[in-house]
Amino acid sequence: MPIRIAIVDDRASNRNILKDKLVRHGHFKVMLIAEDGKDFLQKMQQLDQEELPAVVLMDLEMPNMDGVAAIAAGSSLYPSVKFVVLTIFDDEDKIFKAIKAGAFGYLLKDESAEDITDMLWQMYESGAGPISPGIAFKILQLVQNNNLTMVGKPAYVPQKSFFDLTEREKEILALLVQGLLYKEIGAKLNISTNTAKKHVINIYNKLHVNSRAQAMNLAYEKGLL
Amino acid sequence: MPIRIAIVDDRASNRNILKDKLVRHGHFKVMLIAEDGKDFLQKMQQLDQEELPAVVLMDLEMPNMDGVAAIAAGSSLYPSVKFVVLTIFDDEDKIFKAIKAGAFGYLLKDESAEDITDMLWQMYESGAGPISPGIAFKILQLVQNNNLTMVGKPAYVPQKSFFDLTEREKEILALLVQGLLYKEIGAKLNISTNTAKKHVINIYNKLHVNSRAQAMNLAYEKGLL
DNA sequence: ATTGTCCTTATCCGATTGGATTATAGTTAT
DNA sequence: ATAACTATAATCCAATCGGATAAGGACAAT
Repeated sequence: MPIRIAIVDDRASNRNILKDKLVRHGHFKVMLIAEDGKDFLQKMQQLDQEELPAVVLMDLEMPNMDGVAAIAAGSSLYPSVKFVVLTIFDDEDKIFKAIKAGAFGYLLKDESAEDITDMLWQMYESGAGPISPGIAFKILQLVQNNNLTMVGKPAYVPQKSFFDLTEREKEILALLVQGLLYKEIGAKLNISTNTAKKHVINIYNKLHVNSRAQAMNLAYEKGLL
Repeated sequence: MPIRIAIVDDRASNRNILKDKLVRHGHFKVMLIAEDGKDFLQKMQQLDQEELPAVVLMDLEMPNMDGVAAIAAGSSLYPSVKFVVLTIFDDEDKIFKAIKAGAFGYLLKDESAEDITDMLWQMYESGAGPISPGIAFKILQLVQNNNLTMVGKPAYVPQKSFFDLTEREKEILALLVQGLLYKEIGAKLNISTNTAKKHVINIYNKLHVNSRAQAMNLAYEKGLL
């Protein structure tokens, strides 16, 4: 049973080359070809249920209605259809918008035609959306650098889970980071200089660091305070 | 020039097989092997700057200190080192935590050894973190299903510095903040230890501070870097 | 009752830092 | 062209820091 495919791209040459590669592979059947988002949605309306494509390969920059808008509309109207972006653009903004619109995969056109058909086929076998390696890494960075909250999960509990400093040690770390001398830490907490120092050494051991500067780096970057 | 690699896994057989595959590939040099997070951080401390691994292959479930904690600590202490998860776990929670901790890539152990070495090599050539296809799709779903906010830089007008450090001084401040010794700063910039020190003293005078810790505070809080 | 953890104090020692000072060469400004 | 600034380099010295080690008391958990 071949995989039913739709192709949406404003450049005729792209459409033809891609269609060629897909049919040559043998496992794909191109059901629909459109040259922009509007065209795509109109042609989709004219299809019967069993003619609906399983996968839509969607370019992004197109006249009339661009790929993001088409995906947003299409993924609502046809929930069973997988929308896979196929474009030359790899900037974070477009990736993000396409995913949010409901993209199931994201492939780059500089991928070889063989790789593209392979990844589409693999998608069919594994059920996972096809994603070009470079794009995958950019998505990872999106997660890394942004405020993403795991639904249902308490979302990132750094100080408890990673390093278990005692309350006293956190207190001393806070002062240490402010640049106080052992002497000053002791004075502030009414303990001896030596005690303050002992705490600091213990903190270093727990954090696996061996200088104040490294401890400060961890404290700042992992929010230990 | 071979890629310097570290392996962290609690199972000896995993470590050995992986090391074998890597050295056989020819482009990798295994610098460090550890059996858990704690062991890893300790051994890292004993390495010189030029012995630091470029890539750390990190298992997730380990005794003493798990991979997420090790990545969290390690990515702060060694910003230049890339941490790549290599595990059998593919549940969203672990993926999410690992990425948030600073993972640069995420590979599954059911990948063939050839694929793993290939992806590592490709990482070296493209600069993008290696990610197993199935994992890439799950990350995409993370973005799709959660509240992610695109943060462009909040601009944060860089105050044109009340403290006008020279370019050289900013350069040295950056290294100073990373916790390098005068000796190491000198080596990195090809100047003498004494010169490095002299610059640091000048910086302190301009910032009106008199310790590394205080300078770090200013640097972090005023965004001098 | 005993183990374990945390907080406290202390000493010794080598390594590192911070301060003061001097000096030369290259660049920029006026 | 001359002054001012910057980057480079060195030495001396006192203070501080990091590491190892020891040990007593408080308190909780078993």
